Amino acid sequence: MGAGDGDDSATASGSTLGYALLSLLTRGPATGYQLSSQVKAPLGHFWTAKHSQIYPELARLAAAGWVSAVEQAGPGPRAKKTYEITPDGLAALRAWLVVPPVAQPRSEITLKAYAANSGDPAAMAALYGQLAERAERMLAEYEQDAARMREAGMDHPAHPRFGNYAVLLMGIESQRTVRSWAAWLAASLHGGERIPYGGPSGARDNGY
Amino acid sequence: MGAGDGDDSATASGSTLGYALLSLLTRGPATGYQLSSQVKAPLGHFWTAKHSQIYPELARLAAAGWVSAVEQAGPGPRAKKTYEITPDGLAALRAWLVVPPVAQPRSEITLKAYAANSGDPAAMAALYGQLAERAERMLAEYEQDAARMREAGMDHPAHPRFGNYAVLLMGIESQRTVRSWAAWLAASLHGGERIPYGGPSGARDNGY
DNA sequence: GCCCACATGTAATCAGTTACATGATTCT
DNA sequence: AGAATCATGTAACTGATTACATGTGGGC
Repeated sequence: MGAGDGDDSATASGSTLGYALLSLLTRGPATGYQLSSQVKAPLGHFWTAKHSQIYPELARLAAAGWVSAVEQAGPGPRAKKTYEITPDGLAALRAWLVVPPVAQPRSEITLKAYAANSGDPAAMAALYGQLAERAERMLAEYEQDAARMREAGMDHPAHPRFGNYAVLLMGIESQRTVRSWAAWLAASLHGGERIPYGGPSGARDNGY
Repeated sequence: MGAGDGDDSATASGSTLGYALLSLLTRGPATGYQLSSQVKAPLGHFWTAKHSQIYPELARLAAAGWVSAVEQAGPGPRAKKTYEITPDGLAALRAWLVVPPVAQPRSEITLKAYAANSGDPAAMAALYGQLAERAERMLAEYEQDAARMREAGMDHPAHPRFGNYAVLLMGIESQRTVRSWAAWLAASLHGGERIPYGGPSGARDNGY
């Protein structure tokens, strides 16, 4: 089954990666190589893929008629292909968008916290201290990106890249959460005493 | 390869699922069936697995000497096995705990937000309104769980189930974030106008 | 000359889900 | 009598990562 067997008008429910690529292609035509770098920021904060997964998926999308490809003689042994979303692809994307997602997130840092008191308290405190610092750095970076986006008017829902801004806002909130939660956990494990969790708001005054 | 080839003292780096099961077994001995239900709350908010993945993984952990099994004649055609973590297993878990995690989260709701302005604004607003409501309900549930845990003293770092509390706190913060972000997105898409994001705390009015 | 960015693919493996398969005990 | 819970496994498939493979053009 899948694609390429002559029948392209079926229900053909694609993979999540396929829809992610279609979403990227609504920003304009791109090569597989460009998509694999565009999948870095801000989309990559919440969805990533390697080129080895992207190229076969683009071939499936093309076989389903959801993207069209034009070949140019590019560098290297093979032809460079620029992909564009088709009306069928856009329709499929629109149908997928309104299906409520059910997938549950997986978080390794939270999993490690579950086993926190099996580890050495000092080492665990150091680990979560580092994670809080990393979140702090990423937060600063994201805030700058967000400020640039607001200057470009991307915080308006009608802007064609409003989605970039929405994703970045989620990234900012997620990093804020990690920063305060990891700091609370580090302090708790370090002191060995009960510390009430204050939430991300208390740490919010070192703002922008 | 992996386990079962006679050599059990090697570095034998396990899978993330293996460490998740070891973490659960630090709470006490359990059968595969019990583990597959314990992997629901609170751990399941951030890590899940089906029984079809758990049983083979337990066999690998046993082959590596990280867990030991005792068989009792249980219901059904096969023997019921109760697993217990071994000193080797605990040492492996401790080593894994202090390795900084790098895996990036995948979030389908954020991915859909990236393509928000390819969808019908009213339908997208309705979707994110529903997601905000779901987050609200889960938040209320988690808050009750957290209150019960505090009554049981599980908010003290020395409590053997302090990890349960830490994971639940992260769950609460995550739901809070989703609630406010999804509500902001729904309102933005519905009104079609720029709305400053206020953040998850109601006590804040300094928009961007 | 060497490294990097551009550019595309395949093969092998690992992780995870869905479906198949069996059967005892307890509750309604 | 039927459904739910307890209990354990395998097979087929999909999703994702790591490693293999190739080759050009530009900057240092």
